[in-house]
Amino acid sequence: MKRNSRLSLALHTLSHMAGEPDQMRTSADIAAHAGTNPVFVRRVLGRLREAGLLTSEKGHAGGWRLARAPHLITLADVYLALDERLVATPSEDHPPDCALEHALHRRISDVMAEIEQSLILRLSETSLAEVRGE
Amino acid sequence: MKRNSRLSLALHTLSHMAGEPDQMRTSADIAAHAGTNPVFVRRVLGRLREAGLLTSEKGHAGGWRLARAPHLITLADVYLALDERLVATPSEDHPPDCALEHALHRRISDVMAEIEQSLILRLSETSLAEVRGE
DNA sequence: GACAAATGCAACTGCAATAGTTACGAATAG
DNA sequence: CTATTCGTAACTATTGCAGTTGCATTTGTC
Repeated sequence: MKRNSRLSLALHTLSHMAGEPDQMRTSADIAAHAGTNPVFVRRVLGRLREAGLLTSEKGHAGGWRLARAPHLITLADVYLALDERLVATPSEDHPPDCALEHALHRRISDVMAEIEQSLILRLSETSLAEVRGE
Repeated sequence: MKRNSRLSLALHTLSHMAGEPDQMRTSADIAAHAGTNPVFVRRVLGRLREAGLLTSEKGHAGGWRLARAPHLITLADVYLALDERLVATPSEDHPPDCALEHALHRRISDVMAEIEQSLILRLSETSLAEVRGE
């Protein structure tokens, strides 16, 4: 896998789970289906669990399951749970010794924040159930 | 410098140039002001030249200058000249052996393309002259 | 209770992308 | 002719992401 694979993995996995919400899936199974490794799966799904989208159970017959009904989970929920931002805002590292640079940074940041919000709004219009064409 | 510094450097530099459009600047001067190195400056500004935003001259008294008036260069021009995308679209590497994954990818790609367009539209509303408060 | 199967987590490795560095050729003004 | 500047290639350093290994912990089954 390459880039932005956290979001890809998360969406892919949750979409499958939405098909049979009661089935328990192990990180090994999920990794095999997604072409990645179980540790990475646990790392990503762990974040979704913290966000309340999934539950996990340890031990024999343990695994992962949706925490709510598929139509109550939107793509925006998933996007926000992994707090990577697909809309990159250039970070200002050094103190803004240059006034022009500061003004620029503010303007760009404002635009990016606005764009990010419209992305989230757009993603929130689609639920996991809808992704499956249901 | 760290990330997305191509765009930061480009915008910062062009904004300064917009103040005195006739002044010739060397990559060394620009690098010193921006806290980076001359080679990186030439690499970035080279792309802006290819896009027709800048001109460069070699030799003694050479350097860089805007190719057109500041109010005729928008932030979108700069963004598009460096073809890095601030809006990341997850790339589908492996063949879509899974129909669900394919559908997901399409949906996300559509949304991201739409978001990218609105970003460009938004950036095109501001020119270099306007960034300077002119 | 012993064992197997699963998550949770930490440490390390490998790889790719980005920027910094060095070096040198080509063009140009003085 | 010389100094200055761009143009470019090659290498290095750093960083972030994912893969890998290893082990503790939990839990169901025998």
